[in-house]
Amino acid sequence: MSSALPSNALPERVDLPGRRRLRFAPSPTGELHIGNVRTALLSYCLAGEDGRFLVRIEDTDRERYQPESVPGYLETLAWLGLQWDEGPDIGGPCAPYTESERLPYFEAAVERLVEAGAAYYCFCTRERLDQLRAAQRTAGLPTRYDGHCRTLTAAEATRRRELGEPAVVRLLVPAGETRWDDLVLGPQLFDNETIDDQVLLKSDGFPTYHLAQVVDDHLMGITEVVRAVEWLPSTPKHLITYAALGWEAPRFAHVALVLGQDHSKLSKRHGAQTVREFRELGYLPEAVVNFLAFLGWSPGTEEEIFTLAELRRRVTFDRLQASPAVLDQQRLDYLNGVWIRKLPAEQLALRIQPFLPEAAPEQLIPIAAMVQERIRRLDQVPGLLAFAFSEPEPGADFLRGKLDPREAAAFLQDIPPLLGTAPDPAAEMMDRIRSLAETHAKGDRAAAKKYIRVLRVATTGAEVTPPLPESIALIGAEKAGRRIDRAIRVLTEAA
RNA sequence: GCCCGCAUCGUCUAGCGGUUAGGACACCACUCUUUCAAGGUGGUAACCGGGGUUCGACUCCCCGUGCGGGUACCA
Repeated sequence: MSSALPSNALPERVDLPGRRRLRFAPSPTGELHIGNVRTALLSYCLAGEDGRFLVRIEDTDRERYQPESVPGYLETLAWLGLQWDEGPDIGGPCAPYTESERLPYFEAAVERLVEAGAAYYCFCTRERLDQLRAAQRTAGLPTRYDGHCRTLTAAEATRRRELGEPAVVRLLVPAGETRWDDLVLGPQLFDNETIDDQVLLKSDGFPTYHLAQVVDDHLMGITEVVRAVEWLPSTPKHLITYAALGWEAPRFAHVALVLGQDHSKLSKRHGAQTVREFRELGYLPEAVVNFLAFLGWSPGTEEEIFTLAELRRRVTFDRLQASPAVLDQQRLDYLNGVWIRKLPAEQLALRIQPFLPEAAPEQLIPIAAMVQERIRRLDQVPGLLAFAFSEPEPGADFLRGKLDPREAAAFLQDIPPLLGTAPDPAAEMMDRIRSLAETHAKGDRAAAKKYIRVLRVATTGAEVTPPLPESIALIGAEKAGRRIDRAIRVLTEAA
């Protein structure tokens, strides 16, 4: 509770920048999930170019709190390009942006609610609550607090608190019904009978997110709250709290969940799920953003490749989808390939570097050029280029393929003179190799391919590689020559 | 149990009463080609079921079913 904020003061909300103000309020309990990031992306986009996107840290659960996850969250958002206008690191007109530093606001709000009779102290024990719920369940009733402490007098509550009895503060849900027009789901109606007297302030003095979200969203001037449907049932509680505090509620947009391939909620067994994992697999932020945007949104046209900036201009509430989406990694792979091919070679080289630390700096741009249209993920680069960074030793049978070993060796004998002629354009080198192969194949073009294959295997040890001239250039003419010599030796011995 | 949400090809989606139900991924052919890719061409593939409403339902309403979420002093 170390805070510079004045105690028990609930400030008036001031004029805040931005036509729209949307926030992303993650709870620091580990790593950002792909689903979390999608709502962050949506919020960022929906704020629009003339709006503000803020990040707030919802660290009200002291048991699950992992302080070291905050820098990771910010780094992830930055990696994706979701630049925030206000946040815990950069501050802003509503600082602080970390809820644990805003306790006085929540205390003040609670005081106001209790005084207004909209909330009350509750001393019920865990055991009593458990029994209550079990009984309600067997009776076929909604499980909810029975209002046992609702009738406590203020004096009684104060006395028990002063005696040190643990207490929480609960929202007093009035009779009636609660409705709102959801920006994604349309008109919503909840019978207040089914809404629980939610705990707003825990016995440790921290607010639950129900209180924290309401107070902070109001104080921070949030205009639209974008969150996953898992929050839908708690929205009435929030609306009741806003009303009790005399505040106008923001508009709500509940977006559908992202599901795993088996249609269940995304979890560990679905493979990659945190943004860090996708990043380590070699996905580009451009592709992740593009992909995520289409989980629950579409432009209504047949366009499908969008930059983040374009998305920010195009994404609107009325085109958000209400049905859940299954994460299809094959489609992500495809989009990633598209984005890899869009990158200038120098840019791609920079992105490849971490995946290929053994490459010399001057090799990276040629490498980028030769892998650009053959990879869908950056982590495929080392495999594709293994021949350049290790010494392959193909055996005679593999080398000769369907050729007579003597004929294969004879063809390879004629290659070295072609290698020294660099810096030839790749196309010219390939022309010479091809015509040489055709000569050995006596004009049979199909047979010529078998000779070219021998050269490929001899120099790279693999049947599938990037184009030969580029591959040989990467290996280096000298080293390629040695590999050819070795292959000739192996083939001759086998003959 | 109780409350709530969703429902078009395998997947992401377009559609907002009258369409040969469109696109993309994946898949299959063919093509291009030094291998692999990338590219090009073509193809297979969908309105969950039943009732209404309507001259006419993928589109609107109801029921069912399925899937999902919530039901905490977690978010």
